[in-house]
Amino acid sequence: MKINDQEVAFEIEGKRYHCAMDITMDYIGGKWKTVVLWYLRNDKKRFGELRQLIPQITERMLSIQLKQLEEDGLVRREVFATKPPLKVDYSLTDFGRTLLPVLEAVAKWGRELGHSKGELVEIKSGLNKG
Amino acid sequence: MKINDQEVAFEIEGKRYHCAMDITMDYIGGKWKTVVLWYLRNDKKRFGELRQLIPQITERMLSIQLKQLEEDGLVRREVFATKPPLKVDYSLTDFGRTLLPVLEAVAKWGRELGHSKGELVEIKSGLNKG
DNA sequence: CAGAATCCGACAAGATACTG
DNA sequence: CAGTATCTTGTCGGATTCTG
Repeated sequence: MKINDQEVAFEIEGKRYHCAMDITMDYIGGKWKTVVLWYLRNDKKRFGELRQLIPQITERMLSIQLKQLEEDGLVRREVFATKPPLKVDYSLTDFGRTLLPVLEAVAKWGRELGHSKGELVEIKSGLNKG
Repeated sequence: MKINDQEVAFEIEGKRYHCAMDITMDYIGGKWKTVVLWYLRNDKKRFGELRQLIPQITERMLSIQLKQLEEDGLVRREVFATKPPLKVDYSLTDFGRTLLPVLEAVAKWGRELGHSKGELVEIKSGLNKG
């Protein structure tokens, strides 16, 4: 990366990265993005479906993550304004699909660690909202 | 993940995770861990070597990352107390090596995006310390 | 050489309440 | 149904200084 007095970097849409890991982690880093992308890997999902699939996420965080994923071109948002009850679908774009091998590797590693070292725990919760 | 009123989670060494992505990202998440692991993928490196390989990182952050990676069992720290000038080697453990497929996937995706969308930029810097 | 200690700002993320 | 708005807390990471 360093050539004498000069360093080399990549710029993608105004953002500067210093190596390949950097780039990828900027797209999928953080606590939620991989999880959201994972649940979109097969088919489109609605906002409420994602909420139920990821009980720990708040509406606020889900909203923010989806918006960022959309801005990054990984996720497509489709609105069907039927009546007052809105219908919004989220799905992976083709660009988002290029991430699938990465997501699969990440999921596989976690899954295997969970099986070898993890203990299964059950959490009772009367309703989702404690 | 949700079964009626109950949620299921994994516990690994006291930490609770709700899905596989969650587990992996806890180990390699953040701005630096993937980069550090990446530079250790082939051979052991000394603290100063890593600093030079990752010019953007501060000593503080490198120190913190290495300590966490060691606590997580991904990296091994070897000290050779020769004289006042310490010599410390960092290398991947066998457990750390299990991450290599993940790291390779992450690196590959970033590399390809860099090639297709990125612009190469050169950054002049008289010394590393601006 | 290889860190540790301290301080601090920025942002990530949680809790709660409200809306078109 | 699919979000916003507001407030608060927590953590990440940068800058600087010091040490065995």
